[in-house]
Amino acid sequence: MLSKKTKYGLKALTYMARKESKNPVLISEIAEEENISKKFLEIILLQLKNSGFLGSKKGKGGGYYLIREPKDISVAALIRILEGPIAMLPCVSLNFYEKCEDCKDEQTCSISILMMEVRDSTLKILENKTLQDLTNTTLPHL
Amino acid sequence: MLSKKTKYGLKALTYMARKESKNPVLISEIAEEENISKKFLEIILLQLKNSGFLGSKKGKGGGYYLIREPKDISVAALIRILEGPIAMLPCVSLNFYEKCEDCKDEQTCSISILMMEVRDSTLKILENKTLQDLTNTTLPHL
DNA sequence: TAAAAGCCTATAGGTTTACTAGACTATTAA
DNA sequence: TTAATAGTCTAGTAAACCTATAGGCTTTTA
Repeated sequence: MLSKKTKYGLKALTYMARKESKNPVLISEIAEEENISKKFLEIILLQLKNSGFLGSKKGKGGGYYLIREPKDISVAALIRILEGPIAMLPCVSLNFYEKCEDCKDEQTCSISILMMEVRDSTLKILENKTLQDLTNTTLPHL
Repeated sequence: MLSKKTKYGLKALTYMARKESKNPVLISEIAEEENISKKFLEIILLQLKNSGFLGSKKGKGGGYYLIREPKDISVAALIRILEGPIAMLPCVSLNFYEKCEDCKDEQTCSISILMMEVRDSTLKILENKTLQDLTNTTLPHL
């Protein structure tokens, strides 16, 4: 399951991507529109800024803005920043791999082989879906 | 990510399914062979028993045994018992649905639509994979 | 009847989640 | 120049969840 942090992050970015203008968007505006605790959203947007997805402007007329084009930001990348691994087990994670301590042989562990299959099918979707796609209300079926 | 509980549960059941005979298997045997804390495994196997997957026999010569045929137990069913929802968001879970509190309209929420897609592709794999399949060291590619 | 083996209750440290409070700093419009 | 605005940083926290561990109880069978 995704944490609320990740869900809120995706919602906030989608909200920003939907805006026509590139003017900075207020945290408080996003928080209100998307029903997210403002203080919690602060933490999330700050993390996205430190990860290179958002820029910010302080003072009056300030706010957060997208640095990259929505079509160049995959949902998988966002989930990895906000949530961490996408795989169901650390021993099959591509970006957050950890050795399986109890396993005798990871190469022949049928569970990890299965979880690789799940990982690949999930990634196939999430790597190819961008923030641009999320701005549309209805998604085209593959 | 799957919890260790789920991973251990799958490992233990796979171990049992691999046994030729239908004689009860000792918790301590599974714990030792699969490198799982015995006390933790007790809790897990008890839960699987209460869910109707395992039977048990007390006393000398006792242990746990599979009630159903390995080919009739899907991995998805086991994960739902041990872990809970398979979907990435409560609002797209088939078996553990919860309303999205912050969402204005779940029907047109692009994030939930995306997560439905992920859910379906994951379920396609997990529903069709059984304990029988896990007893093989190498899985056939779809 | 004693050993074996599962069953039950309780506990406990650690981590994560989902926030909240409050002060600080930078920016800009008036 | 200053007041208002808006992001930034530090801290803390209650509750839930995870991953066990301890110890005694009950049932069964050799």
